[in-house]
Amino acid sequence: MSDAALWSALADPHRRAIVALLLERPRPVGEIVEACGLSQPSTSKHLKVLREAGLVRVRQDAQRRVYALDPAPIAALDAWLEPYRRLWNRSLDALGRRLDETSDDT
Amino acid sequence: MSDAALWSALADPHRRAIVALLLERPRPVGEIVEACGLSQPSTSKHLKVLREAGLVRVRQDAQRRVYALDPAPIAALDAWLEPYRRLWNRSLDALGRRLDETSDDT
DNA sequence: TTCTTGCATTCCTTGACTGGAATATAACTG
DNA sequence: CAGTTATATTCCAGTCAAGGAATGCAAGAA
Repeated sequence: MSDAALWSALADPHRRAIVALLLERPRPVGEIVEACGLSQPSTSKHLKVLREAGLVRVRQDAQRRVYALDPAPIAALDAWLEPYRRLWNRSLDALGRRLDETSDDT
Repeated sequence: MSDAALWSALADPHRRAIVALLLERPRPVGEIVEACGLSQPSTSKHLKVLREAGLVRVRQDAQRRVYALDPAPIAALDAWLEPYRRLWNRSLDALGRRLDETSDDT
């Protein structure tokens, strides 16, 4: 659940695809394998990385394992993003002011 | 500026540290080298990755190159995060409801 | 218990990334 | 122009992650 694990988990495009799949609804491994076009072992390894980063949780259903998103780490990302978002808003403000000034020329 | 470049640029902890440094203020390479404790070449390579991901911009000042954050890619990350943030809010709501119900027991 | 299904783990190979040392380059200085 | 400063690039290991094939393992079915 460390920050580093979170970032490196999401750095991989296949894992981001899995996360997006799980955003729609929880799914068993088989569905994920089919959807992302990787081999089953490879998919299982990605799921392990996501699990260890705290991004997904597993529930056992007979022989199947149903994976679901855990929303908590998202909050961590959001918190990381916060100061940058402030920077972004400031620059939007600056752009707005510049546009206002420019509009005086017309 | 692709999504993939953005994620893999931020996947590295040194690069996140550089980004955090530049959040405070723009800095020349020398300062960044000193602050993150890497060799100058290694730092320059990280800066190149950040540049190619669109996260930073360079301004030349005599022999120095002053790097600054470009706030635009932050918006992309924020957009990516949006649907997950909604999920997170839903789960907070659910938690709130459960706590409300539990409070009836007292 | 034996067979099958669904998933995890191990082994191995390959390709990508990282860091430092050495080197190149561009801009200022005298 | 020669020298110096600030940064980028190249070269070269060492490390690590990713993918497939083969294998292991647990849970149900017969």
